[in-house]
Amino acid sequence: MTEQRRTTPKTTPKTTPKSIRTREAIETAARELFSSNGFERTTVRDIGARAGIDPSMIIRYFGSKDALFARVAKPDLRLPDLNGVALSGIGEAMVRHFLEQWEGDQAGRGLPVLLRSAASNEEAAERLRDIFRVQVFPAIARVGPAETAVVRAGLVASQLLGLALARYVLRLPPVVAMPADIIIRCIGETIQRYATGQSESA
Amino acid sequence: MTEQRRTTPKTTPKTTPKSIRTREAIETAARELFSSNGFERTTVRDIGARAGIDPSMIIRYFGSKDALFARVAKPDLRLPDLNGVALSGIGEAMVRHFLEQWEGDQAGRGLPVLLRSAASNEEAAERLRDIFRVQVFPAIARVGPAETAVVRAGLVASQLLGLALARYVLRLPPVVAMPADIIIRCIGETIQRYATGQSESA
DNA sequence: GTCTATAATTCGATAGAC
DNA sequence: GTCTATCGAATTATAGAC
Repeated sequence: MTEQRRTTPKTTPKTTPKSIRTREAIETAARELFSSNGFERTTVRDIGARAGIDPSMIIRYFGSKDALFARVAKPDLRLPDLNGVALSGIGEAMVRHFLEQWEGDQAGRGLPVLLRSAASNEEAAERLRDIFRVQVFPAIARVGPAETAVVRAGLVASQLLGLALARYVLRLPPVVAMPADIIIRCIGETIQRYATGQSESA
Repeated sequence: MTEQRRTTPKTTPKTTPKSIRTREAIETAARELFSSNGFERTTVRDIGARAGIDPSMIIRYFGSKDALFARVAKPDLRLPDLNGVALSGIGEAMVRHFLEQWEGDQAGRGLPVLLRSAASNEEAAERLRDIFRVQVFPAIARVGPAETAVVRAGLVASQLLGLALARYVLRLPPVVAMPADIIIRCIGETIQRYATGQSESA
């Protein structure tokens, strides 16, 4: 029988320079594909092809397709400190922040990745609910009456999610074509009203 | 060789009473499953099981899973005639209309069915863009200055889609728990502003 | 008109050579 | 550390008996 020499034990890849490059290539490709096709329509084979590596490496590095998705679809909204801005400018500040984040270098890293999958994947939807609970709600609670915080946060979420959905996922032509400054002004005004409780909600 | 006697030619099922019942059972089951799970996670087997018929019948009746989806996911927004209501009540009227439609008897027949799939299915997304082009845009164009009609319609779409997404697809707890009258008042005010061009958009 | 059985793909994941 | 080859399960769709 052929003697079996095992120089590299079968473990999780170490953090050698080469491993890191491969791992990052996989994560980048996964983000792009999950973002543009959603979880179900993205196959491990597709990710491997785009990353230029063998599909089996993906399982080796991340264990499973689900684990890779969980690793990649953890957007940090990085909400700005709203205490710093004038109370009257909170709405526009939030919308500007999100537009910059969604269209900047980090594009494909944030909310749209998750949003596309969350519509048909309960696990992704749960992750999205978590994000709004721990990131959006506390921020909104701080800028208005406590007893209406839940409603105010819900209203803000509905408008911001709708903007992201229409502009980046569904790509509705009127919303895609809309200049950033118009969005910031018009939707900012809405967010301002929702967040501070200037609605007739009280 | 065995003689082949063909009493029922291999054609599309006719419109006998029994065929109609089967066809409707398939369509109902498909609407429910596509609506709650999206296109990709809904299998022909699932639809057959829920409809109480054999999965193969679905292909026989509709040709393919895609064709069945196209048949089922054609929501008619049934926008009310906004000419009838006072100009100042347009926003609330629209929101009330959508809430009633989405939560009434026809639930599972309308927008949420398509929305869930459109996030990860380009064909469904295209159908959704069509709906807003031929149903929402004309309605909005009529209630404000023509030169801002595209922007106004886009803003309205972003808020209404966001509401549907948060409440029926992602099921964000604060938005799910929100009473209808609060939604109609708060979001109605926003739609009013968007639709009539009272924003600082000009 | 309905069902059984299965063809034809495609997927995620694994084993093992190098 | 990477790849070839493949398994086992799941899918859509078809063929044919009844």
